[in-house]
Amino acid sequence: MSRKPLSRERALAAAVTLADAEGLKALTMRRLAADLGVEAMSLYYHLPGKEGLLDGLAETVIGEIEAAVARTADTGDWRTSLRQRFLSAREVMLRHPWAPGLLSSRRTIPFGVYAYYDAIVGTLIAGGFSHRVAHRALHAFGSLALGFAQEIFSPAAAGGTMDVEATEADLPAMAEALPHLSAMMAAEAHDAADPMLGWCDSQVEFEFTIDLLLDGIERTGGQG
Amino acid sequence: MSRKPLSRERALAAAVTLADAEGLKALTMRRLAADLGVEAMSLYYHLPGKEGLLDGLAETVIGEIEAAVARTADTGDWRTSLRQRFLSAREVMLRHPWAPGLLSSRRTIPFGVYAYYDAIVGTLIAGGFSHRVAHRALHAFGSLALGFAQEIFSPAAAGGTMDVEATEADLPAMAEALPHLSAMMAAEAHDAADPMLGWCDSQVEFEFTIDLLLDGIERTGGQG
DNA sequence: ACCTGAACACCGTTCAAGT
DNA sequence: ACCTGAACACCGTTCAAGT
Repeated sequence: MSRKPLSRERALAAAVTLADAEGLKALTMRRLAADLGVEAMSLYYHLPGKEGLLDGLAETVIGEIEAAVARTADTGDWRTSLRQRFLSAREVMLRHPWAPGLLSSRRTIPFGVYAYYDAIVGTLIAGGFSHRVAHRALHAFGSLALGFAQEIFSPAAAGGTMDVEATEADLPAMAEALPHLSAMMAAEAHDAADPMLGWCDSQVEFEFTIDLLLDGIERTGGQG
Repeated sequence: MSRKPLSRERALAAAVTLADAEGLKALTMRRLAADLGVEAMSLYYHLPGKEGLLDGLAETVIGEIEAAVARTADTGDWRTSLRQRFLSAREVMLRHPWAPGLLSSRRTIPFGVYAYYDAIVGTLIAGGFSHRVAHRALHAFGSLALGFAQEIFSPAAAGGTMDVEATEADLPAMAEALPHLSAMMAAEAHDAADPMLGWCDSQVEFEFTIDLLLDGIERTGGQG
């Protein structure tokens, strides 16, 4: 089957493929090895255990983001530059729904993440902002800079498949107990198939939040 | 040892205690049972498996937040009302560092979360905002409404203990590779013991981001 | 250098059995 | 009604052994 010898790169690529197809929970050492046509223990020769595998996965994702950012044109404007960057990151996250959960769970931050935020600070400083504003901005951006919003209402990213049967079942009861939320959803009439707030994390809302934050940073007055 | 009979409530309380003390990873069915002076299988009589336990834990945390919010005085002003709410939630999250990770990982949203966001929408509507603005505001707030920011730079919440030895080891090399981040940290001189951005998620930054968002929502003009 | 088999210490969970 | 013991199907991982 697999003529090419096993390697860290081949293992990580297979891990990405597996996670894309079946989620992070399906990514076990034994299963990954099986996908590679090899025994589980062989992986330990190329990777320092499961945690090392996950760290490598995180680095791989950050690398994809950097590559996506590099493909965009540099406008020289800090605002559109950051906006493009965040949207590029988001595209990568949409390709890998497991990535937000993975990045949030890592207790040692991949170096690429530092480099990524370093570039953001560089953009802000070049735009005329103070280090203080840049610092606050980083915190305000949070994970939005990496292309994903909070996952509270988007269970799909949590790992497994997205199941809402239980939620859908008692929607009528919910509507009664949650008057404001129901009224809001009715007024928005977002998407008839949408149970409550699920899957609202669309491009529109992402860009709205980005612009809200960029507006706020701009108004901080650190520029000029 | 334990005279009182086992119950869902007692199991959940013990689970919170265990998670507070040793993190979410230490919370296994067998370990929780041992802490309760009971056999692992006994838990299944009171809880529908591990997932059910975690769902119960999530509900417990939301309940704590609701209780904290209920203890605050209602000012009638939508802005300070939301601000107080978010800060109350944050206090609960600080008591339970594992809670953000738990809430993010749940694929079925606890009902209390819906109720919580329903109250937020109610506050916004009473403040004169449109349903559209309220909807966008919910997305913009994200998990900040539940008292926690993105965990990218705060590994402590990920589950285990916070270890940064590896990161601290090559700080000099990092400083060279990350000029803007280094300059920023030097300028901020946040805390000498702070390695890079870790543990920056202080009260100051949390409130800064909240105010940035509230400012943005206010300026949207949905009020009046 | 690279891969493997058997074994170990853990998981969550089922199921029949105890009281 | 409530709890248990033994057993099963999984994990990640060590370690000595193969080629």
